[in-house]
Amino acid sequence: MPEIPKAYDPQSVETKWYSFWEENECFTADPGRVCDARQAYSIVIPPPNVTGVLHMGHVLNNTIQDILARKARMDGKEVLWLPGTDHAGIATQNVVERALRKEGVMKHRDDLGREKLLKHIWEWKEKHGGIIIEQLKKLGASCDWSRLRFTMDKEYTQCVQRVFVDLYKKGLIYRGKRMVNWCPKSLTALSDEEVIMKEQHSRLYYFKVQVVEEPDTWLEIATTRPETIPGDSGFAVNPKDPRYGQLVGKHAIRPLPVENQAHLPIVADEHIDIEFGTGVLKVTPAHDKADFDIGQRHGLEVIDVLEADGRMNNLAGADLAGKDRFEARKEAAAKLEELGALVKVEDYKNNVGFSERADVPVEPRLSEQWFLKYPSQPTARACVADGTLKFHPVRWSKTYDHWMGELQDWCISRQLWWGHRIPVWYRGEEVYCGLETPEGDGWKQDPDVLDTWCSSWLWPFATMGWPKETETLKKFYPTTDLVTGPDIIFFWVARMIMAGYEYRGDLPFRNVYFTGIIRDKKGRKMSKSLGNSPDPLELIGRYGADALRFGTMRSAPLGLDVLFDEKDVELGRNFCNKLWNACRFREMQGGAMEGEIRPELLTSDDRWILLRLGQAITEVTAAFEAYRFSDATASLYRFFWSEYCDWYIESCKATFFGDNETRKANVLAVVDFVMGNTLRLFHPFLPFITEELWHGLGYSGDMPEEQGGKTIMTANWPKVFDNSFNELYGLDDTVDRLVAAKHDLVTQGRNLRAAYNIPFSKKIDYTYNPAGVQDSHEVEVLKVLLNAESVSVGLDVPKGTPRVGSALGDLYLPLEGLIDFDAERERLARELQKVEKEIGKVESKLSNPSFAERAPAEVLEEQRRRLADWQAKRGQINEALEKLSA
RNA sequence: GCGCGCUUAACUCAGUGGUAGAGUGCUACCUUCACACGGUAGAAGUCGUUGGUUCAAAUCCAACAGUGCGCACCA
Repeated sequence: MPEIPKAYDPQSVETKWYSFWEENECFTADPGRVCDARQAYSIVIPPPNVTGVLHMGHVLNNTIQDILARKARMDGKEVLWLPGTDHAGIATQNVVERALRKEGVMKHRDDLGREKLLKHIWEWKEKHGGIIIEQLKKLGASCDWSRLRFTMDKEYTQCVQRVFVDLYKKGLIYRGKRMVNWCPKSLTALSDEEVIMKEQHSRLYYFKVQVVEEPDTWLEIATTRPETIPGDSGFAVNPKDPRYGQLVGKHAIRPLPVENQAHLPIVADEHIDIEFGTGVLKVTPAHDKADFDIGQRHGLEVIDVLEADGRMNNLAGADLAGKDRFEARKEAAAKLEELGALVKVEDYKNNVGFSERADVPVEPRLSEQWFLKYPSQPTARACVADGTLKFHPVRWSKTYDHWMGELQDWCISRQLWWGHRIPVWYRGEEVYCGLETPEGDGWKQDPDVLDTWCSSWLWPFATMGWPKETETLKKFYPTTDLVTGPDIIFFWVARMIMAGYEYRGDLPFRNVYFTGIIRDKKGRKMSKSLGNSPDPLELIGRYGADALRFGTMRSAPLGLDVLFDEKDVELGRNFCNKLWNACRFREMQGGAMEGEIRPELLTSDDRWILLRLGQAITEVTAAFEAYRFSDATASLYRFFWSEYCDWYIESCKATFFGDNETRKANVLAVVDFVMGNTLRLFHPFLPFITEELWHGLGYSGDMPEEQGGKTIMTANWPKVFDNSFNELYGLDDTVDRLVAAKHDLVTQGRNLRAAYNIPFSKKIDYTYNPAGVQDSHEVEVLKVLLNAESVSVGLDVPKGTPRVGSALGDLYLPLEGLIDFDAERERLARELQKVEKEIGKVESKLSNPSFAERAPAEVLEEQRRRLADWQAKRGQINEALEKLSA
């Protein structure tokens, strides 16, 4: 017996084959090989954060991409899976700044200055930037690593600048003083997409202000932010509000700051909701977007009372100056109370925008920023609506369309140092936008950098050598599939589509597969603080990469979130082990590999497993076309475990342990044919173990070099069987029915054993009465499947011997005079009950006249046949019961 | 408020009009010569609720309930 370990050990196998693939350049894409017969297939990786580490989201996402890439190679395509990393502006700068503070290198970035901090970040990137790439390799990712890109590579940076200059010249990028979302923690502007609305338990403060012209009249106002009162520059009411109409044009006294109780105009504005609060709004143009607009309409002053970091400034008055905005809120309320202006305070639920990254409330803030008017919006919107670019699942198209319909200009400048610096220089009133530093003295470059997404939206073509018309770009753009999460549909996907049309005149990808979000088994999002996020590398260490991949894909249905449970990975490992052992069993039988199958020697089980293989090929291929990966794994699992291992291998033992050498050779040929195809079907999901077994079983031996000879990666994807194949091997429904009847009989026979408490280890004798003429081999198979000492053919059994039956024949379990008549009667009575119930159901259906009248003929026929089957069964049971009591 | 999902066995999910399924878990038995990361057998579901369409509904339609997500937002 060959020395094959009983359990599959993934570690050494995975290392060995990954090196082999890399050394043999199996992942390298060559545009020169692309032609009509060998079409291009391409994916660009959603670039992970360069300082990041692999998490379960990456595992899901990249496993899917790898599966697609490997399947495409087996389909004979020239595959480019283009990898890279993202500089992730805020996140990376935060990480490095925190580390530098911890090391005592600096307290604040100003201590170092721009150049020195950037040097540190680059050092950090050089040191840690490769980690996630190495981790992807552990997962088995078949990226073309020779094309690894980074969003801050020199060439990539030039692309970003070129696009900026172009859009600036087209008038689509402009600079302006606007209300933006300001993050007081990161000290930068954010785009609307980076603000997350969260429901808060706040307070609604009611306070009153005195009308200057009518000192007896007080207006009551409700606000959630009393600390901004010093920034108020007016009061607004709805012009249709009868309560306040006569006050419009008059003034009221702003209570805070106490040292500057200004008289503010009362204005009328349609925007005011009569129903809400008291119907009077305090207008704070510097700290609220809607208020800013009202202020603009009525010429109200803009009074900024906040510092960039969220502390109050001197304009807020002596009582509040220097205090943080939340502390100032309490302080302002206290002041109002002191003044006797506070009427009441109510608990109040409202939504507040939070910075996605820093998780603090954003501050609407007036500042000078760069904005982008999206290009190619109509085409980008239409291509998804008309299905030129397909979303999977399709329902995301609606979300996309909705967002594309209400595009707001994109705030693209960030007050950070890590990123692409805005290619604009100033000298006095002069502004220069260009790729190179302008000639002459005194130019100062804009200090801001661009939003990271403002570089990654160029990813699909900027990674392929654009703006040069490279061969790669010509052959691999547009890409075929994009795999990403729906959480970045606006951030990234939508913007790439617009950039694609604007700069390539074509869509960037033909299909977008949206993964679900990985959650823990309780349905909670994975997060560091919850500690519910497993380390994929540790899982790979314990179970193997194939196990992790298979387990993840099996539990990730299209369009639904994935509830991750380590049990799934365990299941993956068990599956690999089963595969390993099935091949080990094959090895133990010896014999030549890949012999020709002789149709005339096929057993019914051989034909059946070929049929089931054909079915599996059909199902898995169809699942791929529909991007239904969990369906594919389910089909593979069922076919391999429940059909091939549970039934076929077991039935083969009748041949392998027998002495018909000719038949044995033929069964081995069938086994090799089935396993050769099975390994190929499994390869995209389980790249490592399939490669190991492909070589171990010698299947690579007589394949052409480029079609599986060197590696299973390039073996042909199994073809769905055609008619001539089915005819040659006699694969038709009768085989399926016969073997189903066999399995049914065997299950019932085993059940008899269990019903009479006979342990499986005890060999017993069955008597079999076939329903027609059958190959004697079938009896041998029954013997093996029933784990019987013997199966004798005939009818010679004592009265009352327990019997079961199927279309194949009847099976008796003689109990050597120890028949327990009562037990058998009870068992049959239970059976009878079940059968009667089914008969009742079918009869009531058939006896319904409108059913007979309106149901299609084949349905009617089927029900009649079912009734006959059940009735026959009832007859048999009754007969047996009669014999028992006779 | 608007939009999009989801609700089927204890759990995770398949199931687009005609016999309710899988995996895990559970129960019992079994270290049998590929595999205990295994085998055999078994128990387990008024398919969220109500109504409608139909000979026939888990499946189609409507309403409701629960749950999750996205967008918008009244200070």
